[in-house]
Amino acid sequence: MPRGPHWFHRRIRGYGCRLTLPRQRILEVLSRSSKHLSAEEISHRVHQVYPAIGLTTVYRTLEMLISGAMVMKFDFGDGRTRYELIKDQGALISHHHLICRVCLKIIDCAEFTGYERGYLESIKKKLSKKYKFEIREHQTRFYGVCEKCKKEVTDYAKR
Amino acid sequence: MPRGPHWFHRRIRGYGCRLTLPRQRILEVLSRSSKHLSAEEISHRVHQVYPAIGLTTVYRTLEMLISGAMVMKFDFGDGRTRYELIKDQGALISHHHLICRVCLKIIDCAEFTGYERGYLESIKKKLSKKYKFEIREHQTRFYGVCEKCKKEVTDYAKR
DNA sequence: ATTGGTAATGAAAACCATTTTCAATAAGGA
DNA sequence: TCCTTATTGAAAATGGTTTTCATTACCAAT
Ligand SMILES: [Mn+2]
Ligand SMILES: [Mn+2]
Ligand SMILES: [Zn+2]
Ligand SMILES: [Zn+2]
Repeated sequence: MPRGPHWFHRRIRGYGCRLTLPRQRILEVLSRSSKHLSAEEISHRVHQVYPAIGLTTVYRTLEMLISGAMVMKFDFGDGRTRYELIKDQGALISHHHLICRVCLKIIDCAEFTGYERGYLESIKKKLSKKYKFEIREHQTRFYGVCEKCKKEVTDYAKR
Repeated sequence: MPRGPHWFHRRIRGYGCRLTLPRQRILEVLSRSSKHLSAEEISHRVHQVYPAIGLTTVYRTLEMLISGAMVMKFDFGDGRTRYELIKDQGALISHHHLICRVCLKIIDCAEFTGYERGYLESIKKKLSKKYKFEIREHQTRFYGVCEKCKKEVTDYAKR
């Protein structure tokens, strides 16, 4: 997969879509920003460099990027959908998160792919056979309490 | 955990909540129905035996049951939140789904808990240490194509 | 370069699941 | 039975996302 600057240009054209200014700006924001942005956050950031952008266009562009497997969509339960640029193919196949129940912070964790592989292949094989279900991707969510929130609870208990 | 009929009565009272008719009816629907119902589906089913029920009450009751760890809430991306009664404690700690990308059907899979345990304990320990994150529960989603939809695609290709 | 067909855009309105408001009701301790 | 107050249901509000539609601007063909 080509990873140079503006690698997504040819990608978009390859899907038969037009390479417009709004789309370029949105992709730039996605590739530069921290992860798991909402449509409104993306719109706000793009607005600083391209004020004419409409929130509608952000939503539409994101859907196009999703159908082109360039962006993933998540709902972590805070009332807004969140989006993340796919940096490498592996992230599309397996993508995992730590989610803090207190502050709703999301931590990406991609590291355990090595050990994971054997385990998951076995599980997938088992499930595929049992349910005759063709598994394409998977993601695990670990819910709990992040370091900061744990500390705050401790501090509170001390008073 | 007590599992007799109406085991949830004492459970609700135990949380200092009143045991009302709407709440009993909602719990009966949840315990009898198929899984992953939306608020509206629950409201509709309760309505058949208790017509006065309001959708608002369904939402409020579900939130109460969630805070009492009797119900789990999921968002599979079809525009409505889905709810499921927790039948056993294990389901709360680890809960897994097969999700069809074509028809959005959800299949519960709880079976691989035995093998899973060793793998996941190791992963959890690793992640907890690395991110100083206290993991309470986890859930895995396997996305793909279900048996029925696979068949339909094949049939379509044959024509 | 210029042109023309049409995909893409943005403002406004519509949509719709969920939440809030508030007066009426009923659970359950005294 | 009485009384306090948690709970309820209808209606209205909320807010993220989608639809509508007239305008704009890609870009392939000229
Ligand atoms: Mn992520
Ligand atoms: Mn389930
Ligand atoms: Zn936190
Ligand atoms: Zn299917």
